[in-house]
Amino acid sequence: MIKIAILDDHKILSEGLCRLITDSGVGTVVGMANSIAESRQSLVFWKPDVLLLDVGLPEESGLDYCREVKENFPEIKVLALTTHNEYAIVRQMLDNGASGYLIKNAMADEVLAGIEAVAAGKIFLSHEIDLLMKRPSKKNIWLTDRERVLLRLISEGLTNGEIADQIFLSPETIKGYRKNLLLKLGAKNTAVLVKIAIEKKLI
Amino acid sequence: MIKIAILDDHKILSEGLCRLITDSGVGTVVGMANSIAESRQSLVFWKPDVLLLDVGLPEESGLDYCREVKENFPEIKVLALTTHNEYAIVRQMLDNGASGYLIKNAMADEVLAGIEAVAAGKIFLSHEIDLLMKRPSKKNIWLTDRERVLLRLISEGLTNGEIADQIFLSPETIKGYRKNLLLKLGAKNTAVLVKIAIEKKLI
DNA sequence: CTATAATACCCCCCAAAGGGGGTTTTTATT
DNA sequence: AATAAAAACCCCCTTTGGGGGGTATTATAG
Repeated sequence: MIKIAILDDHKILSEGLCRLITDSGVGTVVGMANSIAESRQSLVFWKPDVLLLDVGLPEESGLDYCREVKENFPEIKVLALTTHNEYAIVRQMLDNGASGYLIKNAMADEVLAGIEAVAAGKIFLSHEIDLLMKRPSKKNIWLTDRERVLLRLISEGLTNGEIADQIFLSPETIKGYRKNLLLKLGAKNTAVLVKIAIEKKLI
Repeated sequence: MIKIAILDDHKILSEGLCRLITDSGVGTVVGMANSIAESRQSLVFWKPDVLLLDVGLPEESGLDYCREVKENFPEIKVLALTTHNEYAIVRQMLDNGASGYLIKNAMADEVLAGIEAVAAGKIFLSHEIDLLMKRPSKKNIWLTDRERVLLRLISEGLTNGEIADQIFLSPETIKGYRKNLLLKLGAKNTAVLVKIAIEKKLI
């Protein structure tokens, strides 16, 4: 019997999930949490095989929590459950040790299949996500660490000079990065750059 | 017996909701749709008393669909069900004829209470939302129609000149609006303006 | 050992944005 | 009829951004 824990702030959804899993007989739900703090306290006691983790949690990033869980409990398989179907998010999630990625508009049977697959040590991706990851598209933007930092600072409204002061680089360098970001994301100017950055969950 | 229809693209959630409603005995689920298109076809036959409507649908805006439903079937009470707890969204939803607004992290009993309340002709807001609407805060930004149009065009990267051409106004006028938007939203420059606009769901 | 990518840097030039100050007209609302 | 809010408009001046070029120094993977 697969032991499953659920971490999602949408109580309606987690309750639905719980019923679904229980009714299907695929596994048993050993715990449910509505926040990362709650999960952090209880996970040791629950000892689940699989953790269903919502990436879009409000307070803290589910992304970071995934890494945390894998560091402390490498044996727990993390199955991401989320609304986002953006390349950058999926990529980061898998890099952080997740075993699978389900989008919330998946059908019930896909959820169950996902749980069984990751419990068996496999990697499982929702069909839609699988396509997204396999198709090497220009839309699958991937930035370097530096670029991501710059993007964040730009989106916070800092000017080249201010950014330069903050990370101890020349304003000219910042300018160079800015130009490169515009090019990479195909943005006409800063306004669109910020919009795309948020849409693609790059910041 | 209250007849309920559900429109939400998150199948897991709608299934959970359906079970919840059925089990509670509050009402009967007469139909479920995953997309606006689907709902548009079936709503006439379902004739629900209450429509649970996800505002955050991918293709079309749930906001617009709410108005559409109220125009065609004024007797159907629309109960918005969503992740957003932004003033602007709630405000628009109520303006478009919704009878209530539930956030997805509400507890199960709040959902049932909401359904019963709107079916009885009352206005129902999740506790959190109720507080948000009552507290007249500087954070509850409300823009004029013109300002919202300008904000959208700015976020699409158009310059003052380009906007002027597109909506047949003087570039100086656009400049004035831009300055005013920066002031209203407390943004230092266009980058932050776009970020705030997206965060507060103003565009 | 040698590509390739990432990082950091520089110049010129002009267009666009942002800060400061205004005015007028139209359209609701009292 | 009076008021207020929205909409449209204008000028001056400075800072910042964006287009076009370019180079040097690390890493790191093949």
